[in-house]
Amino acid sequence: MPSKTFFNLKEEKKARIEQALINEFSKGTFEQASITNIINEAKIPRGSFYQYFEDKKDAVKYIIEKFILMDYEKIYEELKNTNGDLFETALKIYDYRTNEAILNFDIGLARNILEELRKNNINIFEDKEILKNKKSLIELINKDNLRINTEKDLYYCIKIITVITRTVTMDVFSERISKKIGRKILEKELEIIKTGMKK
Amino acid sequence: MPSKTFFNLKEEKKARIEQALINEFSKGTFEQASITNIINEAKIPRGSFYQYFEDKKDAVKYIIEKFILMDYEKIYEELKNTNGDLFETALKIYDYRTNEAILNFDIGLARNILEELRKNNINIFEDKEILKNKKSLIELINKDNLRINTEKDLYYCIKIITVITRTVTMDVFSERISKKIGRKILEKELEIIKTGMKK
DNA sequence: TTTATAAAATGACGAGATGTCATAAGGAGG
DNA sequence: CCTCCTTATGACATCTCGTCATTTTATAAA
Repeated sequence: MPSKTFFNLKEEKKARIEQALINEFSKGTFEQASITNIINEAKIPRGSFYQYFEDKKDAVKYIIEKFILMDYEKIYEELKNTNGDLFETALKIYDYRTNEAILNFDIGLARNILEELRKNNINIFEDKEILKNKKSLIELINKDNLRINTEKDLYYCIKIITVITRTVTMDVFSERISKKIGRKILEKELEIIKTGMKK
Repeated sequence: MPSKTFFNLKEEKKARIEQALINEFSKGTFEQASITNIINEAKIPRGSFYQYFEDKKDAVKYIIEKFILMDYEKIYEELKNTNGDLFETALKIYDYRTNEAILNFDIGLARNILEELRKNNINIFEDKEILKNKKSLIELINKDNLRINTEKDLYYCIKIITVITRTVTMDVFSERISKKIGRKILEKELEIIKTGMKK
């Protein structure tokens, strides 16, 4: 977590640093991001960076958590909107990530964030660390008595849909496929797991 | 690809370098792997490394491709053994990766290899680059007239099963879950996508 | 055997990265 | 004006990677 000093900073300076982080982390992978570039762009001395953040990971995590929370809020909102339809929700989340989300976060950063989510197996349905004072989605689903449209074990269904949706989204972010193609693939895949593969 | 010079090396020296690569790439992520460590362990000068390999990526790719080919051969073998049963095959591949495969490749390397596969979206069912003179699995399935046990679009079925199986395997390799738990999860997930999620 | 040519080996070096630390500068309160 | 606590600062040690001019070894020719 960033230091108290960082949070005490004047808004303007804090914003400058955040923007520099976003820009640098959008350019490439986490490993490629250069602290030197960040401090140059933010116009802060090297020592200050290390007074604000433990290291690069700490800095980047600060940005990432914002995205994760946005994603989390969106998923829950969509689950309610669709009356607990996991498949509709997955498509809505795909649309959200590939359209709205990248209005707030550069596509490069969005890609790296999803990458980080996957790498650390951060599951927004259960991750306590990131969601701290939030409930897990399954807890919320139970609390709100949403009737999810499956008779199978909800935990595994969510796990499967999550990984499928994330994989397609990553393919789009990595520019291996277009947004349009990605959506078609996702629709197709969701249809298959909805009705089952077996003859 | 490694240089001609590398392939001309005496077996003993080549083996020493390969082992150093495997050891170093097993310790952490690709980015963490240090060329300095590799050349120290292999007891070759820095300049030689760069005479053999373009860069770290080139060196590591050389090792990775062996694993990919092993994996590929195994998948096709199992598809034939099970008479085209995608679900049985997925479980067999899981067993193979978590048992036999890591007899040949340290678990750390196996993890990084799978990671690399995913990151670059290397799909052994279609990747031409890696498989060069091999046919894609779908081509082989058609050639051998294997009757796959699904009525849905084979391409998407394979894609789904691949990503599910890989995800669970990665969780095991990353020691987030045990081999035993991983298998139970995979069984459960395969059962769900086999029969479908919908009521 | 000697010479000429090509292939391989070598490690010092430039450029650039991260993280540390001793010191300087601000600001609030007495 | 002095004191104490917080914040700012950039030079530095230490580690990378990738290059390259030079030396060594191997091969072929004379």
